[in-house]
Amino acid sequence: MGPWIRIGDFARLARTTVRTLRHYEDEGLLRPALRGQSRYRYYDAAQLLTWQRIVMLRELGLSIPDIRAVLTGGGSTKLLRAHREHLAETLAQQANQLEQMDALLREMTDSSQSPSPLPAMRVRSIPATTAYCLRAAVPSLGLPVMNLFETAERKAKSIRIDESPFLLFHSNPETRPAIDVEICIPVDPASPLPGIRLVEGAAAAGSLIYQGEYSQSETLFDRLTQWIRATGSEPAGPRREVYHRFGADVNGYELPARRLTTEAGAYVTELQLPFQRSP
Amino acid sequence: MGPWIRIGDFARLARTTVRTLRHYEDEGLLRPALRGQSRYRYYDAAQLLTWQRIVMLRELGLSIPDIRAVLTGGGSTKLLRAHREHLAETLAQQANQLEQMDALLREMTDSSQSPSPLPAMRVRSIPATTAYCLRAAVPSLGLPVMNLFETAERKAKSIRIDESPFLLFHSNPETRPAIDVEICIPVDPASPLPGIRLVEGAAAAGSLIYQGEYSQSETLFDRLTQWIRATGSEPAGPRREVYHRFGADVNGYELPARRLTTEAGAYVTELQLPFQRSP
DNA sequence: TTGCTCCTCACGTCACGTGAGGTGGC
DNA sequence: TTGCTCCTCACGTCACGTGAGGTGGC
Repeated sequence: MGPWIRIGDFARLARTTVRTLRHYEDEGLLRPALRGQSRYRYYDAAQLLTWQRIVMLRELGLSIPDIRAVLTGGGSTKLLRAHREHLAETLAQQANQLEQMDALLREMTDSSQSPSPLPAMRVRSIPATTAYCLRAAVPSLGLPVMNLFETAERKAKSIRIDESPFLLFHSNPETRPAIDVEICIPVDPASPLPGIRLVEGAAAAGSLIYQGEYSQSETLFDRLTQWIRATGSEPAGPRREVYHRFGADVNGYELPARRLTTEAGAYVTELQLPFQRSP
Repeated sequence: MGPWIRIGDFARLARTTVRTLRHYEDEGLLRPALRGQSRYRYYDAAQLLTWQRIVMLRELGLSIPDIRAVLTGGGSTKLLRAHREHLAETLAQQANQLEQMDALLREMTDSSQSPSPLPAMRVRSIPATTAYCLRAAVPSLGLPVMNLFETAERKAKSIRIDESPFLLFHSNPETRPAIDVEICIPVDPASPLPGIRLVEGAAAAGSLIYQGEYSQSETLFDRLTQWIRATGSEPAGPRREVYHRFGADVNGYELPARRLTTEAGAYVTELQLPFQRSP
């Protein structure tokens, strides 16, 4: 055969770099047709066919081991089909990223403040949690809820685990103007105790963490709702308020948890709002 | 402040790993609120706010330096907007990859052979080339084209560069049944010579390399055309045949090029078909 | 013979994962 | 006091890019 093509010329023909050709040789993808006594690599024009196949597969996003497998795999489409699914998945994720980015830019542009503070809304999943729960209709969110927490923490004391307690807002028109809430104290799922239940999670929820007094919750929940609607989704499932750092300013509140403060300005609270794609 | 949260607990709260928290400290993204005489890192629940912002930006695909810039950037959206464009670009590329992958799988499934050989069709761009060109209507693709090549190579000899010569098929109904072809010999663009012109490139073209006699071209061009149509595009611009390794089996053919063979079975030819999205 | 191309290491990339080997806090 | 958690290196990842320093072919 021949005449032989030196690596530089072959690289120009193939519109790639010398380094890449050497790398693919190391990886066993494209061995030069001739390596004689001199250590020079000599290629053959027919190797452009193999080269073309390699580039095609690389442009489809396959890794080098996968390309090797496909080239020597005798026409099986199994690996290619698996990779197709992978591509479809990442494509959907990318589309989501773009949507989130647009929502963020809208938030920052629409904000009345300038320069607007960077919001911290994001999408997360919520795992299911085993918790000691107390559900009740309360007239307001202040002291009555505090009392429920106190009771619940005391009951769950022996099997409590170090996760943040939270509050579920069950929207229940029948109890209005009272508010239908459920206090949840995470506990060890292995220890049975009356009042324990598995609180279901959510595949996707808007999440927002803020610092300070609870009076902000109302406004922030509204912004969270708007933000979710703006990305083409609808709230689905009860709102949650998760207390990452909270107060012990009621007399007699026996708190086993370790993240406490006495100043309301230091509270750290997470708002969560499960959602689903709008139909 | 306090009470202090140790790195393991903070990692669980933030649903991340200890390693990631240490890494972000190294990168200056999230410094522990306290590092005293002991080398332990102690965090503060309020740092969940910063953490939330970091995760949000990371989930949008920003690099660590970019996240740092956005966090300290005082609410400027410039970097975010730039990244948005980047996301949109890669999204379009991914969509293309998926389309190509589906086309490939169709090809392999529809193929009459089994196991089907891996085709080597792919999309590439064609750069513009300065070439010495000879256009003519020929009755057939055999000897007349050979003669044209011989003439052209001789004329371009002094300024020829080491790139593959090619043939353009201008579809011209007026010349039928003759074929309107143009022979192109790549030359140094700096050297003027009558007959030289800039042959325009193509942003996107289907490309297929094959080995052997030219009689295969017809069939392969058809497959290339089908493949392009199947991905929702239409041929746009003249077909090309690029001769990477070719013959010198006509007497008197003076060939300056270095990639020659005497066996037709060793010819290496690339078919190119520019295309555009169907309207 | 002069250059130009070629050669072989070997480090760098990016955001962490994963040990190795050791010490301090509840 | 025993463990459990914490600590600091430091290598590995993936597909090459980019020198460094040196030798052989037209």
